[in-house]
Amino acid sequence: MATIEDVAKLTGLSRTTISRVINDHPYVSEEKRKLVLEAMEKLGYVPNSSARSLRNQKTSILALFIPRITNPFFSELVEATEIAAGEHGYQLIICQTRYSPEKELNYMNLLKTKQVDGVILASIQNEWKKLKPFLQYGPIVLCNEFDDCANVPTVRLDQVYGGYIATKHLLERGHTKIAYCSGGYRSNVAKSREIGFRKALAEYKLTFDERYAFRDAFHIADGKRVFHQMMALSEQPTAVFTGSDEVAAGIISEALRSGYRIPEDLAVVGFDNQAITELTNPTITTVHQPVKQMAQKAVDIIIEKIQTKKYEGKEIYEFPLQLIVRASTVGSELHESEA
Amino acid sequence: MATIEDVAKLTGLSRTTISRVINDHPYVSEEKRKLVLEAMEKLGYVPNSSARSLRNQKTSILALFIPRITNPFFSELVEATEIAAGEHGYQLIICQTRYSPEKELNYMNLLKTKQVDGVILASIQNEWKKLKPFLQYGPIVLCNEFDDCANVPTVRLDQVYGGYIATKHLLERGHTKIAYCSGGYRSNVAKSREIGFRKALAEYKLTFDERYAFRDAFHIADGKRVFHQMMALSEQPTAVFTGSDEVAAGIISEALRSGYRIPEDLAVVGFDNQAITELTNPTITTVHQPVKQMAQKAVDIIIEKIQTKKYEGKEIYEFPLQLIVRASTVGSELHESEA
DNA sequence: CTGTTAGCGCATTCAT
DNA sequence: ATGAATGCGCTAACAG
Repeated sequence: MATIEDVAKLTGLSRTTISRVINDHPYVSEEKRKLVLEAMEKLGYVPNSSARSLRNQKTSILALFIPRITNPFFSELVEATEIAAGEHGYQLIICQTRYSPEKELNYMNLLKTKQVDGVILASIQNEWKKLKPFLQYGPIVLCNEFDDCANVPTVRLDQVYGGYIATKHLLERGHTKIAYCSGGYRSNVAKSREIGFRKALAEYKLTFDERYAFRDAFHIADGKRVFHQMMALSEQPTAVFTGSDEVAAGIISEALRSGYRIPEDLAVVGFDNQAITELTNPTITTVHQPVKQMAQKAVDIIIEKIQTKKYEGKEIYEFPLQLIVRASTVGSELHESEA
Repeated sequence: MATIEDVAKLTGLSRTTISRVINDHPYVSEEKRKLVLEAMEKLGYVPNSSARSLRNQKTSILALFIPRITNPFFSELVEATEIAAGEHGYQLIICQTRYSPEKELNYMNLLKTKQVDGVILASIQNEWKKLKPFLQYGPIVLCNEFDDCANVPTVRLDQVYGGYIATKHLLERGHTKIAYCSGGYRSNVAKSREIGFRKALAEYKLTFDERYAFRDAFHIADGKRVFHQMMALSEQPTAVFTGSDEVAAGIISEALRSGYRIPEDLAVVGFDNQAITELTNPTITTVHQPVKQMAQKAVDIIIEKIQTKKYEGKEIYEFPLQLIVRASTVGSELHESEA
């Protein structure tokens, strides 16, 4: 493995000069620059990343924390984040916390040991006070998930509004018995949606009914289970708000299998606008989340923080959500997207 | 940021001794070991990763190459690989080639610059001769995708068998006009499945009909398009083999929308056994791929190669595939899994 | 069992 | 415009 020293010897120049051309410094004559470039090519020389990292105190690697990547929402987030990071010359390390506070804390050591230059948290498993101490080692940016206590940049979506427009849509279609279905008690994303859900109910003089609340639904199987739980109630809901398209799809699948009609017997609204919303029959009304924009912004910000070395300070960047009306709420009538 | 030197000073010991306790060396008295541990705790000391990487010529990072992570098959592969890597104390860098040979080659420099200890290729965008030179910098293991020319360990699935059993299933149900639908001309995975497909046809004295072949189907939208292309043929196929559940779902979705019955008018078999196969109506007959086992094996092998520093040499590890029969091929009759 | 010394590969003073 | 010297933080001979 050729080192900078080898290039220096071959060209008869000093390591300093080689380093200068590697880093595009000025004050290197065009003549010698060419000479060096040729020698590097000839030797197949490439700077050693570890050495540069040590010397520059910088790895050009970001860590992205997610619960699990097989959740399509997070897949999309990872895809967009990886691309955005790449555009800035950064690599991306994936950290699947699998909803475990311990795993999350453990991964945070990547920042402490300087294996990464910054951390993007797309989900949060610990109280902020447990995470905060790591701020002394590098920037942390919240993306998607958020925490009111956190004094760091936060890129998020207006989840209150998301819960609101989805619920209002159901209310406008005449539903009064609307079930609420979400994933994660700890998640502020879920809590915000519930606030929007309640706000919409309140506007229609309806109160939140705890019997209609299911806060442990993450996957398709959970949706299937929740469907049966709902139908076992004395007063069955006629509509259900869900926190993910997967859960919505699970509910719909099981409902159809049980002989229910969607949306006539049960209207369903999902969240995320995943590909499956156009595959199921009926297609699924959902809320679109601008994941790519969010990811791009989070990367831009964390790279700025890395450069300025100013890690603390709350900044909120919020992107809007959009209701996408499909057949799971409006049957065969004409349906259109609403803002 | 505390360094090893700080710990040495605080304890009055040498850096060597500190290093010894960090690395669990023998020959450190229990007394001093305690002393050091306390000092490290007090200073919040943690070894600097870059320095260790430089000194040890080892980063404890692996790179995983995939086309794009939003393909559920690759999401699952990433999930399993990240977990397996973590169990060995390795981090995982995601490299999305997006089907671009240039991007792939560019990411390969991670190996050359020693930013990663090894590369797992789950997809291949270049001829092996372009990739092979990187072997001098570290191990490359093929996982899922493969290349007959490649003289490196390969962990793969028996795709010929996969294509065979799926097709045979359709033949056994009386179909003779079976369309073939896959993604990727370059992919040996796709080519192998086609071999299996042809083999099954041959056993039934049928010949492969190029008019029924669609080799550019990756996503849901492609499935929708292919459905219409098939139905525009003078002699419409009565069954279709697809290379992914997403494509199968796209075909089914569009078929139902066009008033076709599945499987009566068109039997469809998918590939991957993704979650959507149980969501659509009808559910999708598919081929299960043991992704977790494959990922686990690939990680085990690459770590062994990193340790032994022997990178060249072909070794093939092959896992079996399994047909999962569902409603998209057998209608409402009793269906069961076959081996 | 412990310390001294050297060096991994690079970028940056500070000279000239 | 170029080079010599220094050190980023750590581990591994080699002594003792």
